[in-house]
Amino acid sequence: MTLDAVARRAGVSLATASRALNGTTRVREDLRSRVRAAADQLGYIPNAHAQALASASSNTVGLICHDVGDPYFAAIAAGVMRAAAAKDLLVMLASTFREPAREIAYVSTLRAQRARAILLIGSGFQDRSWERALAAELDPYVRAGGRVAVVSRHRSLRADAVLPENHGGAAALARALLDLGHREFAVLSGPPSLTTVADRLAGFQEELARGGVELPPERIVRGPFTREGGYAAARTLLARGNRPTCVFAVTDVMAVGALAAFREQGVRVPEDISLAGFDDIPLVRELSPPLTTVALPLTAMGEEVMALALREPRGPRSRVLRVGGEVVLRASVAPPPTPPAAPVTVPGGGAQQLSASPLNAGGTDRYLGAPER
Amino acid sequence: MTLDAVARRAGVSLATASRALNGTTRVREDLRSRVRAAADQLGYIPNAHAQALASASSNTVGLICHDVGDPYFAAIAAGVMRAAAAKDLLVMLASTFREPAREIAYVSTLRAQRARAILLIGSGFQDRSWERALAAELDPYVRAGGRVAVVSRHRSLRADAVLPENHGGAAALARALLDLGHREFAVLSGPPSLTTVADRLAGFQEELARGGVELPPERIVRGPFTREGGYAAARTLLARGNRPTCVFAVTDVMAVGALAAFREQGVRVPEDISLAGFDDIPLVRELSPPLTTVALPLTAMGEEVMALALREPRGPRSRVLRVGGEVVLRASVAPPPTPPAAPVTVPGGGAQQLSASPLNAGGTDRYLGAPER
DNA sequence: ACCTTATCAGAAAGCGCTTTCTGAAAGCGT
DNA sequence: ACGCTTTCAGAAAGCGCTTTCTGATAAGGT
Repeated sequence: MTLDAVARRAGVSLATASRALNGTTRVREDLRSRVRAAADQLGYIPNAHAQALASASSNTVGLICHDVGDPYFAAIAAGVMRAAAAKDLLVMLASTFREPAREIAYVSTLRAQRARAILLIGSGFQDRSWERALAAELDPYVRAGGRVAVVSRHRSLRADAVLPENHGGAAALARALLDLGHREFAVLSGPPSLTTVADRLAGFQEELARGGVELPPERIVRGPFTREGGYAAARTLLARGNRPTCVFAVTDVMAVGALAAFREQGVRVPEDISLAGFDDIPLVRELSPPLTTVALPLTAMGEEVMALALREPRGPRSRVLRVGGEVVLRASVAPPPTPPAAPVTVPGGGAQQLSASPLNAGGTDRYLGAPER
Repeated sequence: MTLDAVARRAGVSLATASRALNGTTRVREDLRSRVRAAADQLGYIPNAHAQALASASSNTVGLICHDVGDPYFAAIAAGVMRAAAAKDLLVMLASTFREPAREIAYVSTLRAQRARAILLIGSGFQDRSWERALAAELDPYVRAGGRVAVVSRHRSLRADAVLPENHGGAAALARALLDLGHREFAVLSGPPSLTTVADRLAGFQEELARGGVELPPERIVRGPFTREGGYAAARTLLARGNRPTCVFAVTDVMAVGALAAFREQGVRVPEDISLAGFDDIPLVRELSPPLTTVALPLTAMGEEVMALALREPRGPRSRVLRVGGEVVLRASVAPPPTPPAAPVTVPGGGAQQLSASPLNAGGTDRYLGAPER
């Protein structure tokens, strides 16, 4: 069914039919309803490709993330979907499976689709050459009027951005853990190629240093950003001996894997080791034990990034929205099994008195404000 | 940059440029490379809309689900994405937020986009009029050559389908729980409008009846398919008094909510009440306690539904792939606190001896085969 | 009554491609 | 050397719309 058929049936011209259906110009009411009726009877469905071609615009946006199956991305995607639905936009979803090359290929595909906006969700890559290649692909798109907005990714991409307080959040977490009395830390870290990893690790490490605590290299174990990555990293850590009293997994998903590894090895959390994550993805509150983490408003971030992308007029410079970074203390952390001889006071926050382990077994979360910076 | 510009730069005709880039026909090698070079230099990106319009075909598929943020859908979507990436298809994602009207509107949108296939993920609605409206929208699409494939939805839609063993899985679960000695059950059920709910509830209830156990209506509490729905349903159940010894939540997500409600009310799982779910979404294995559930291969289901949609040639009749339904016993279920006076043997399976509560605290899952049917 | 201005329908020109159709050139058999 | 087929490039006709441009008609001003 083409618009031409509808027009003929309604006894009007093609142009009038188009105008009647789209409401771009005034059309006499009787003609409009005749066109509507004809379209209904014929079950007319416009051809979006023809529309896009003729009008040189589309109602689609592209969403590129590393893995929709990951709860972190799923939660953000949900926010994007909600915002898109409100604006009558169709979302084209791309999953890169964490391969930079795929990411660039998808940008190209979305450019071909003439997407109104391209949303990049998830950490950028440390490798500058990938980021440069990505920027090169994005640049002509932006110059041609395309909008780009990102979550958790900034280097070398000048685009509107929603940025989690990775550095500050990790620092606040470190301070909270120091305040509990921990001195022996380990970090289950993600791929060194991701900026998010670098930021969280740096924030954590710097705050430890400020508290006079060192994080030896052998206490930093790397692994992919998955449950299995966390599991393997935790196993590696345990195998190395010289156990820390507190482990920070740079994402909740990794923390979940670590929790499984600990359970399997008979290491009790938090009695033997305290464990903390980052992101506050759904469900970690219900873990065994509930996971201490740094909360990010994931769904809201999705809505925000869509809003940034759609913002008119285009600002001269890119807008950055910083979010989250709030520490949520739950039962997975407790004071270390053997407290240090002398409690050390770290700058900026006195030693806090917290309930005995397991912390907050009752189920109520304790929130710590994000650091001012 | 248009193809025309590329052709001119390469000193060939428009037609030759098109053929050189798409490889549809033999083109002399020197011309082909000249065209390629010109395209590269100009940073040519084809216009997918023009391509789709001219060739009357596109490389997109539509994926309609109730909520990408829900781990159940996210896991299936991940499978779809993987399969789509392998076939070089772009996925347009639609989230209905569980409103039937939205679902129909999205089908219409995807038709306008000339999607190669439309994938519907998630339960259908009991309300026949919605299903009829949906079928009416889908029908001309299929007649026009579109492909439709579904997960978990069948009534009145003749389409290829991946169907979870809702009925059989719930029955197998019921039997396992009966075998543990439970006689007092409750079900946290979803919206009565969803077929998935009806199937799981029926399977569970029928198997209970076969074991001589009745499920009184006041022990069936309805709520939305969300964590909050499960939470509220569990609260309602507890408020009614006359506590069961075992609760079946028709989805894992609801079970998670129930778990939170129980914890909050000081009801211990599994010591006071056993709890089981359905789906085996990621993370429920790590809950406190790990959740007994009926496992579904979610990601594989996503890959399968895509494969069904792409299958050539179109079979004369729709193909149905039944999956899952395997009971996974974890620590959230245990024998009832006060065992019945006389152990009752249910047909088809003797009373099983299972370890004392909490069951499988060690962390190893026990799998029960799906029933033969 | 006449000219100007506003309103709205129709004709037609694309949007950027694919693909059929046409024709030139080359290869081959006899 | 001739006509045959085969190979491959170019011309041109759309694909189904939107949108400018044009023109007809009605309304309003003097």
